[in-house]
Amino acid sequence: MFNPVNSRVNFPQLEEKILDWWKKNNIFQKTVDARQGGPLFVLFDGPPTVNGSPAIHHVLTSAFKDVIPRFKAMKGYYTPRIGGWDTHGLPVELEIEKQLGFSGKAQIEEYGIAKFNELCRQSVNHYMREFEEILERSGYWIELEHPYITMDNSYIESVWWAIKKMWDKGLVYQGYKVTPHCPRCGTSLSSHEVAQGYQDDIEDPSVYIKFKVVGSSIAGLTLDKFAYLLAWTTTPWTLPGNTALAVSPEAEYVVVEKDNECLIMASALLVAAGLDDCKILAKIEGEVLVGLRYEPLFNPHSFGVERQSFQENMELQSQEADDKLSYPVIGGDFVSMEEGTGIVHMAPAYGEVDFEVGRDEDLGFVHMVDLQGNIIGDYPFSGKFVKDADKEILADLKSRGLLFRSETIKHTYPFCWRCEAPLLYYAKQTWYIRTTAVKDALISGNDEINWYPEHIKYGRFGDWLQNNVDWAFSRERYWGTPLPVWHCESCGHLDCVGGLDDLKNKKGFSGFKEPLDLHRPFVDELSFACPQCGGQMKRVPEVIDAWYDSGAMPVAQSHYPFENETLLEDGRFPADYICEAVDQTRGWFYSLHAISTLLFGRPSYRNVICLGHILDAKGEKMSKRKGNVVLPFEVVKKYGADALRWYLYTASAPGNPRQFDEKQVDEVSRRFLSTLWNVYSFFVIYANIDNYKPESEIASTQEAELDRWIISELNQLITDVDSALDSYNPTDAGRKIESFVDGLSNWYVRRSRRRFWKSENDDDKLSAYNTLYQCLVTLSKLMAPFTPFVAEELYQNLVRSVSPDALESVHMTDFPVSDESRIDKRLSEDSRLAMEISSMGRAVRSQAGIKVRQPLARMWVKVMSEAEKRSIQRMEAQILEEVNVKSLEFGENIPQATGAVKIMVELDTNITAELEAEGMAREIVHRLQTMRRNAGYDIADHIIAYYEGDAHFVQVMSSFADYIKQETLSRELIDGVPEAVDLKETYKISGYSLLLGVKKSE
RNA sequence: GGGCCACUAGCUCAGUUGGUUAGAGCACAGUCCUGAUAAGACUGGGGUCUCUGGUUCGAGUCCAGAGUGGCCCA
Repeated sequence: MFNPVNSRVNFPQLEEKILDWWKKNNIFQKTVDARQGGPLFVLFDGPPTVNGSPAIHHVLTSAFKDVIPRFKAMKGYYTPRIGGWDTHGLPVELEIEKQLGFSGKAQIEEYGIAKFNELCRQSVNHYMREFEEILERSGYWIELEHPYITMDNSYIESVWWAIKKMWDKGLVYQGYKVTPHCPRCGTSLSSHEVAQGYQDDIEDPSVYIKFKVVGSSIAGLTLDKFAYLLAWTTTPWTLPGNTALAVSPEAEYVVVEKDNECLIMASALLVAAGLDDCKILAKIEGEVLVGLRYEPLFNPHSFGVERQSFQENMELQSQEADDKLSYPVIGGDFVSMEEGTGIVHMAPAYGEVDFEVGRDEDLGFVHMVDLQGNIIGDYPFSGKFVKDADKEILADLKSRGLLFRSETIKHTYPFCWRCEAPLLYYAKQTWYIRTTAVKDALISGNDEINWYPEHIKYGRFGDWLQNNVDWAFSRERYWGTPLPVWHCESCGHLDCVGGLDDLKNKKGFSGFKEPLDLHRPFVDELSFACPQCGGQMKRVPEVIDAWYDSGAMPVAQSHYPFENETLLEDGRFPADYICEAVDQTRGWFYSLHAISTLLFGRPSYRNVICLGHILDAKGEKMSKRKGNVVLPFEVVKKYGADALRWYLYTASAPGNPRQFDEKQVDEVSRRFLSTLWNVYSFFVIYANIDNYKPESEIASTQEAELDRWIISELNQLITDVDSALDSYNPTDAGRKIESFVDGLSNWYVRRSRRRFWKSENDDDKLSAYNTLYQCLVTLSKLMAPFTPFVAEELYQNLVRSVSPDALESVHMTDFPVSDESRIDKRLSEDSRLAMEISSMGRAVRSQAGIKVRQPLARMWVKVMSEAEKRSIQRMEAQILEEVNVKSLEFGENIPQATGAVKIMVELDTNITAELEAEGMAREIVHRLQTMRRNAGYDIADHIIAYYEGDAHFVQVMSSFADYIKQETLSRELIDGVPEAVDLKETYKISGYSLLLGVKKSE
């Protein structure tokens, strides 16, 4: 006996039950262990940053991460899967700052780094538990009891080892980088934060500045007056940092005369600058201006500020004082002819483009602003905040006749989203990893990776690699892996530490404090003796980019090389499979690829599914601010994890962005899971009535055509699903399963219903049971990687409840193997044709207004070929039943078929008295069946049926007595309805009236 | 400003190497069927396949450009 199945199933409840059972019986571990010795299949689990509650996209990625290893496990692969948590980084810090009401680093340091970092630790621990809960509940099988955690000492030690390896290869260096900097918070902001803080209509200065040309000729044109290059800026405070002017080489420039001076600017912008009425002395190409030199507005050496020059490795070196200093005019394709003068003021310390150009063109580098945004040196305006210095700088220039025009402009400008201070683009010293040294290896390594969808490979990811720049990987923050670089306070010697023993063995090491914590501020207290001068080595203040943490997981999750020394040889590296959303091309996909290429010279993963983002139902990005965030727990509680997973797999291609609407999840549940469940419950109800035993075998020759058809479809399905999953395409696999289930329910079961319903237990019935049983058991296995809960439920009841020796869980079974000899393409085609003909027959009935219950004498079919005719003849029995006609004829002379180019169907709509009576009998059966159900009888209960009515009915009742009795499980049909029946009902059918009564028979 | 992706029915999506009249599910209306089915069948309404050019005997499909949306970078 199978356990009885309720056709009204509550999926979420069912899942909770199975979840408990899995946990209690340690099923996940067993499915992994059972495959020990099989070929290894490695998933690297990209660690989510646990800086907030899990969202629906975390379920999306985990669903796609989960399905592949589950499939591989069933294919015999050994698939241990370690989960991980990304615990460091600015997002975590920001969460705590918000809690504490802080607005910057000064407050954190005042509060105490130790206490602050402790709060960060507590916060990620809290969110980690939330993540565990939702991932487990959604059926994601991953080792979460011993996950890798980026803040663990052992993890940090491996990261240190990885940095030290690069250090030893000369790949780590210090250089400058321009970042959006908040002068009040004293920190750089990420681009994401900057994007949040743009404000429109900000009033700023709009000034035209004169830069005096050195020499008295331009392109052969001799000048008898002073000449000035006219440049435009909205940030006067950057002018003391100016070290070059840029022009567009292809554009036309003019020399004009104004107030007995020569001014140079782009001709296209003369009108905007108000110089269109001046006399034009010469027209020249921008190219000609390149190489010209001009006097600095403020010679840094006169104001106690350093002038530096770019060195290789992006280092800077001080330059000697020069009171005859001049700066060059350079050419650049970034020079705009839309605004300004066509001559762009360059301050390499204060702009990203300026900085890059400065490096490439070997410009001077003058930095005259400190981290608080105050001007340093001995300028008249030193000590002022930059925005306040603007006016004084302009006044100074005006007094020297160098200010041509001064106005204001309204434009968009970024502000700090927390404290609303204007952001400054500002060059800061940063630690770099020289990824450009392995650029070729990064690109060729990518050739070996399979990307799904494919366009990412040489599109977004490939482009990113082509444009590779060195990785700025240090952060001046607190909660992160400390950069393992120590420097000597006396002589400046630098040393990188590659592990705890490395540190312990340093001469003069100050010793660890217990309990060991490798975070700031504790790690900052560790010191040792300088091997060069004997001075004290202290750690530099930076922590590292959290992307480095997660990118180092292939080694750090195993505490390599301190443990698991064989990691690189034993098949655990590289990974066979990773899966994340598309934003990770510049994130984890890159950091993983870069680190393994830098360390080992090869990629760390072979196959990637790159998912699109989840948007809300209207196609808008989900954000807390908009309040359109979908909480995964609520969806799972309402519809179940299987329904959600199935929706995620099948609704759209994995790489596409998807609009999430929970109505779609509901639809999946009703349309697909419920349909499957109903087939299953149908099977169990009848199998129990007939005491069906799955082990009873029957030779395939005795199978009905219908059985051979669905078995053929089933084997085709196995082939399709296997190959789709093998090529990392769960979406196609799922859609195939969907259409199979549709056919199973709406053709196989519908057509087979009477075979299960009939009272004798013959071979045909047994064959039907065997067939449906095989379909359901196979489906449970095919679906196990996708919908692990409902698959388990089916398997437990269909297999385990009758054969307790069977494997404990569906997830331990082998993935079905297709028996290709059972695939019958001909039969499949013929059946499809039968469905089509039946459908056309029903359409004709519908047009003629004759219901299906009314039998008809004949149908005619006009076919296009002999082959079609044979196919239909083969399927005749099924078509006759489905259309409810007595015979099928092939006719050339179908009344409406003249000139038709496809199959035509016509019906003989003449209803004879016999046919009418037979229809009436079916009508009565239908009413009695409905009454049985309303009376609450069990399907197998026998009844006594009573009737009273017009003579026509009495006649039908007696002519079709056997048929009616058999269909309604009536022991007797009795004329006359007594008082004591369970249910009675009056009907009017085709104008005749009838009273029916039913009573249970003991 | 640059790159990638998408755009097909009210909604969610199919649509193979270019080939008859562009499909499915949901939703809507009507009819029917039903002792597995909160299901199903049939019919109907609903489409300038985002737009404009081009290649071709033939374009939803290939090419170019534009538009809208999403993502990434600047």
